[in-house]
Amino acid sequence: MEQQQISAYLLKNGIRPLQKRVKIMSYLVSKRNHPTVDMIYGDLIHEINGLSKTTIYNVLNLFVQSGVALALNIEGNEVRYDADTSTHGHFKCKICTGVIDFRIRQEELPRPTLEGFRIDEQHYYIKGVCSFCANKIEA
Amino acid sequence: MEQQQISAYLLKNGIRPLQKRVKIMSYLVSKRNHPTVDMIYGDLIHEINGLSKTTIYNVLNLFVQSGVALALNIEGNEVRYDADTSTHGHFKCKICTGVIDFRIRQEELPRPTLEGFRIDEQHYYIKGVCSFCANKIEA
DNA sequence: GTGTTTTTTGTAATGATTACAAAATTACTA
DNA sequence: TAGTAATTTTGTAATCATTACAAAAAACAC
Repeated sequence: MEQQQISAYLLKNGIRPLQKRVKIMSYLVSKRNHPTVDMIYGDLIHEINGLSKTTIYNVLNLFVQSGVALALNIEGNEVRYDADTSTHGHFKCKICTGVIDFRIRQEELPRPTLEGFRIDEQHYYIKGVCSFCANKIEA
Repeated sequence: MEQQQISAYLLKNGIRPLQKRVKIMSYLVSKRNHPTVDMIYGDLIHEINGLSKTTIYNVLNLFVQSGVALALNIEGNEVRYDADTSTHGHFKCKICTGVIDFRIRQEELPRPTLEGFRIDEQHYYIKGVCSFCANKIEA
């Protein structure tokens, strides 16, 4: 996605498309690696002059509140961010620590009987060992 | 569950049933309120003489490693603990911050096609507003 | 009981996140 | 286009949860 499209997308969701916001969203969308704040900072510090980690926190919090990003809480000591807000699950490998998406359709997720409850977000994640790391262990 | 049963349960899972461990597990099992470390500490400090918060961290980490408790990561800034290790989902209310269980059968959870992956844990949680808080908002 | 191992404790260290006020940027208007 | 007001970013300091670590206490073995 180009910067123009990202700007329009942010604007449509009530976010003024300022330079750093666009770059951060652009990073999330192109990388799709469910980064932590530190990963984003480490990568973008070279690209954006005078970027502060506080800004990344500010912008990501804004993104989550505005619904253009999800905060993933898989491990207690790290929050990861995902610009894909459609229904999907996450797998976290205990060995390489990477997080990957897996497709699930909305209808596949069990709909518990929660009478009178308002459901805002559904999260489904799996922990284990990915195939790449599993092969390395065997070998 | 009585202390005797808890002791036997811990022992069966390779955990020496020391006094404080039994009391902490007993608390988890009887309350079923998915407490944070602070909640446990606040409640048990009156009951157990000279209890340290570090001990609670130690014991809970041991419980999770031994498989007699789950660490729930629903919100990025808090870890909650659950002595119910069977398959079930969690609902967190944004208003009252409470976490409640909902029943789901293992077979209901979608099984994504993750060829060669080893699955250790499956987590499904929902965020929203519980019926009690929803009623209060309406009124 | 005495000595050894394990557990608990308490303080200090760490690491992620937020608060806050100053500086910089952006938007608005004449 | 310059000046002004509002918003955003920055950087440091504060906060909060969690872990490290060594000493004290408890549990265990003989």
